[in-house]
Parts: sequence; C-alpha cells; structure tokens
Amino acid sequence: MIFRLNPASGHPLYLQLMEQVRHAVETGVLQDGDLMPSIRTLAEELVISHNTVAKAYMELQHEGLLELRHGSGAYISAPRSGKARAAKLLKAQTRVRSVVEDLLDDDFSADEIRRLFEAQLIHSTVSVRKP
Amino acid sequence: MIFRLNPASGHPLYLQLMEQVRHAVETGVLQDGDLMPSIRTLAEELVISHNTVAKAYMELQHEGLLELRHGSGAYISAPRSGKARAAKLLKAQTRVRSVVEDLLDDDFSADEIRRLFEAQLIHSTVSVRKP
DNA sequence: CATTCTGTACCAATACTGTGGTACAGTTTG
DNA sequence: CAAACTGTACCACAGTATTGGTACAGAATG
Repeated sequence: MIFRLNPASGHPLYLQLMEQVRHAVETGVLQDGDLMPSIRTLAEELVISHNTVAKAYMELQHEGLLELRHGSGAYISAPRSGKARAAKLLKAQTRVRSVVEDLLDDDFSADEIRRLFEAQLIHSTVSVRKP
Repeated sequence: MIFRLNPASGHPLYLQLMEQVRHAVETGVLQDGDLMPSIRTLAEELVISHNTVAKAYMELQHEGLLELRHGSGAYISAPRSGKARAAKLLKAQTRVRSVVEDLLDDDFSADEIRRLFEAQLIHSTVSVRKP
C-alpha cells in the first residue's frame, strides 16, 4: 500500500491518512484480515510523527475499520462487499475517471473540479434523499 | 448570495468561505464589481466571528479575487469569462450533477463520493498533464 | 528466556483556528 | 457636519493539530 499525504493541503495529516485507508478498503485494495504497516514503519515512510499515525489508526478502530492488536499489529476489519456492490463500484470509478479526465482536458484545475463536486454534493445532500 | 458553512467538517471556516466565494465567481454567480456583504453583516448571517470573515476576505484580496476598499466595502474583482468558457462550465456542471446524483441513487454516501473523486484527482494530477 | 517487534500512554512545545472584545480610520449618507 | 456605515488592527483566550521525546506493556521470534 502506498499512501500520499499532502502536508500543504490544510487538511490534517491523520484525516488524510484515514480517508485513504477508508478508500482503499472501499475499493478492495485492502481487504478483511490484511495487516497494515506498523505505526512506526508507516510514520517513517510518510515522514510524520508516529503519534499522527497512531491517532489515525485509533480513529479507524473506533469506526470499526481497523482492529488494533497490542503487540501484534493493525488488521483491516471490514466485511467483503458483495458482487453487486463491487460492480457498482467499478462502474462508479470508471465514470468518475471519465468525468475528471474530461474536465482536466477542458482546462479546469484540480481545485476548480473539487469545488464543482463539493458544490454539487452540498446541493444534493441538503436534506434526506431517500426517505 | 447564500453561503453554507459546516463547522463540524474539520475544514477551517475561513477556508470554506473562501472556497465558496471562489466557486461563486467561477460559476458567474458573483461577477466583477459586485459588492459583497460587509464583514460584520456576513459574520452575523453565518453566526461566526467577524475576524473569521475578515481573514477570508483578506486572503481573497491577496489572491486578487476581492478588492477591499476601506470604508466602502468588498468588491469582486475578476475578469468576466468568455462565452466558450461559460459553455464549458455549464456542460461541466450538468455532467457533475448527473454523476453525483446517480452515485447517490446507487447508495454511495457523500463521503464515499468525495473519496472517489479525491482519489481520481490525486491519480490524474500526479504529474503534468498538458506539457 | 531474552530480544525485538507490536500498540499504548503520557508530556512539553509550537502553531493554527476561531472567538469576543475593543478601538481606530476611511467612506457614505442624511 | 454628524451619524452610521465600511475595513483594519489589536488583544487575550480556548481548543485543536502536530511534533519529538520517553516510557510501558503485550506478542512474536530466535
């Protein structure tokens, strides 16, 4: 697993790490039972404090996505998604890739694209969608 | 203009406000010369400190997006986009809306959708795209 | 059993964010 | 001119994020 953190993004590092682990699990890159790199090892790779990694791991444990075994390691804890879900995900990823690349080709910046999506998400989720 | 801030998002409020002003300008909702609400008025509407709004305004001024006139007000300062750009933008917004709503209908959460896009953006912009 | 790995738990220091308050200075309005 | 608006500039305070350090405790390995 390779994680890419951006210290200049203004986003807390431990949250960035959590997001990427979540996404890796959602996309099946990390699966139930997988052993995560140790806190110190990952901290060294990402050039951040071990405390920052520890915080991310603990938060993920609270979410039920990670199981921390003292002395042993950090293990992914997530039910494997069904075939239907996996198919939906694949379609979603393909579609997202297509849109993002087209927008980049149309000279929209990454930040502009983020804002377009963020604005749409805020607009589409102001109230409950599936009552 | 209506701005929606989310104090629980972990994103600094002044940055959220900046993003929304930027987006409003990019989409033409705010145009060159438009007068923004006064610092104190907007602070009251958003129920945040006037210092937070002032910080956002000053940062936007540094970016050249806003012109602060002492005693007068805060004025949008942005070249109006051409017709071609406006057309691109409209198509982009339509497409983004379509994808987001479909994903929401497919039971992806707003956060999952954010991660899908963020992962794609990170992946598509690791190096220069238009050399 | 001893070493070495693992997670866990502190602490002090620094920086950023946001608040609430006060005050000053420029512009507009009546 | 005077009042009421504007941006600007401080301050002290609390909360959070992150770092670097040290240390302890459980598990795996030889």
